[in-house]
Amino acid sequence: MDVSSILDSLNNVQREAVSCDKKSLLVLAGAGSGKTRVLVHRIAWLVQVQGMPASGIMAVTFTNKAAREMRTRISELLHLSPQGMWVGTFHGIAHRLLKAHWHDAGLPENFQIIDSDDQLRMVKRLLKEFELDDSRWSPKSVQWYINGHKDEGRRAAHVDHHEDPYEKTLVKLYQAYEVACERSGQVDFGELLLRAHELWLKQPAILNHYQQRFQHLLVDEFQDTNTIQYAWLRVLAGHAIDITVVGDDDQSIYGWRGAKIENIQQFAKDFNDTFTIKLEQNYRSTSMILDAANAVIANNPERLGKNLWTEGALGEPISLYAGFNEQDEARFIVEQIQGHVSEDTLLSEQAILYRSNAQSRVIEEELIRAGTPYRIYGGQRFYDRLEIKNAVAYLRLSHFRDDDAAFERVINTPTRGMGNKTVEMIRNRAREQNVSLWRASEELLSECSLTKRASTALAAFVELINDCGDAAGRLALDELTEFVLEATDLQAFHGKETGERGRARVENLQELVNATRQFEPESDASSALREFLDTAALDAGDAQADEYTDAVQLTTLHSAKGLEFPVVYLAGVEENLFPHRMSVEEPGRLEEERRLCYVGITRAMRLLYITYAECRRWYGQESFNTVSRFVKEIPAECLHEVRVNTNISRPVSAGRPQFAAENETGLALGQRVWHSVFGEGIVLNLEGQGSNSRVQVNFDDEGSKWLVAAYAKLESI
DNA sequence: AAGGCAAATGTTTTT
DNA sequence: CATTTGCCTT
Repeated sequence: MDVSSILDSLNNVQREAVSCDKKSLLVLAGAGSGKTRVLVHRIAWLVQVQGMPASGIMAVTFTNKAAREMRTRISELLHLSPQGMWVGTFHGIAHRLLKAHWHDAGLPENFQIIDSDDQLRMVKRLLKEFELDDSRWSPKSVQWYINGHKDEGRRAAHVDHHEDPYEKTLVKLYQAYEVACERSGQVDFGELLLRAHELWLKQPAILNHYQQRFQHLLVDEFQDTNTIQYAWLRVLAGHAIDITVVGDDDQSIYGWRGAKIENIQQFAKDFNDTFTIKLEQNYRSTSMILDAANAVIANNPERLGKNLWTEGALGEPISLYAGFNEQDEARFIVEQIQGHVSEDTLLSEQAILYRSNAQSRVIEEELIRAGTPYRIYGGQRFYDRLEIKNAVAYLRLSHFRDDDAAFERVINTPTRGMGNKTVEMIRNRAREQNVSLWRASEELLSECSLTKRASTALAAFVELINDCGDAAGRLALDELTEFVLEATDLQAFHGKETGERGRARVENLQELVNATRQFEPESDASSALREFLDTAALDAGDAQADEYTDAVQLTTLHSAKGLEFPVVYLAGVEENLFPHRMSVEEPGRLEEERRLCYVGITRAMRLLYITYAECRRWYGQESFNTVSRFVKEIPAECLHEVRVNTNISRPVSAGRPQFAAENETGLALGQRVWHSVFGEGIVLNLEGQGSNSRVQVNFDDEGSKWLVAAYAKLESI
């Protein structure tokens, strides 16, 4: 067996990790140390050198994106598709298990996954049912409470409320929520994990089956596992299955969501024959950047301890800029970006990272003013959009009538002349008879117990869904989607929404049709709908389109984890914002903020800028902040303070800006144009390709509008 | 059932 | 400050 292709490209420590033959391996992989590489090569090692069947391997990640990347890289390295191998997210794998063993897991065969939106609706309904004042019992906090316990692996029956009346009510709500989910066959994200864990505990035969099947488990981003995920892994691995976990305690930034950094330390105690390997050689950043990162993170107590180093260049010191306000800060960043562009750095090689989403606004405005294209990474996800959820809900109902969450969502969307009280009647009936909302509707209709108007409307709805269901039987997935959009009037409904938003919604719906067209079912076309719905439930459908246009990347520090950029700007690095004021008090949270800072610094390959604003308008209030304590933790020799007044204010681009994006419409950002109806204006944004391409113009007299480039007949001035 | 208005609310978000 | 929400009005 030629192992050279597996080991050649690795350093000594990586090789050791890849070929380690201990039962339990913990790889502490620093930022940029090649952890995915180690994971993928280890799988190749197990299969090609140790002769393990691919079906004996399970690789678990947190995001669908990571799972996809791993699958791609495995097939590239092994020169074959990872057939039989289980590569997926915790939730995806749990879902797969529950689908296969629904009966043993105590679920109905057609159980439905609900997202946090559906979950919130359900909580709101329960609050109303219990007649609780939702100012004292905010739906969000109840949802938070429920999910928090699920993350810890606790059902309502296990929660200790300490006889505290407030908490007693919360437990009561949690219990009612469990009952409601149970009755309607709905499963939230936390429930997937909880059930999968219970499946192991309650069905030893099934557990045994998988313990026979799998010979090696691999877990990515191990520092992000929560209690229930860890417990699930531990039971599955038992004493039989070998396990490799890869993580970095210094990059644990999801503690507030239940992730338990302690799981890394716990690993050595709970698993047999453990061995730890530290990957500390960094292939990403200059040593200047690494020195800064190391110095900052060194302030955290209770680290497992790691020091990143590189054989690469020393690099430039980090530039620190103090803006006098957030506009000035943004202006500085945009200026630097353009400066780098003229020195042959692409826009897409530069990223602006910030602590909270609200910061992006000012930066965006400045980028627009300078005519610099940008792309926001993360943020609103495709399948989270209202219009997409509505469309998907119709698809779900046409596939499976008893999907109550979908029913709730679209029963009156678009409005069809049914008041709240009709819907309430349906709910009551469903609860009394212990049937789905759909069944309840049918019963009410056949009994003629509704008013004329309500029953006509409800009958029309039932017929509509049945029509869609028929269509599902005879049409391809994309044709079905088009049919549904048309028949339900959704497209028109969303198109009617005010101005620009309506247009964007219609466009997204078209994008959904596209997505269904491109969707490739794993088995055959007949299960395409079912498979697509599963994907939509568990995969947020990460960004598509305009990945081709060269644009500055904007993202929160959290979403930046795992990414890298030649030039990075950390914006708003000031006290109260970063570390966030909410985080300084609670124990342990400041450390997490510091890790977030470490994540931010280590995203940079070549150049790093840190900026802050001495004065910032925040929620309408002016606030004066000092530079973040984290900056003070960076050694002085790594920092270079950029003087004020180096920025000469440039004239606002008249004519063609230097760094404008252009597409085939021949229009460029910042360009002045003329429209036969709206008059003169300036191009703010460009979107889409070909006949779909749209352009946002801020007209001098009419304000900002989105226009379809093909029809707008814009003339440049 | 839609539009208008006041009030609430505002870290981070893998699934 | 600015956006979203819910309540109230027609």
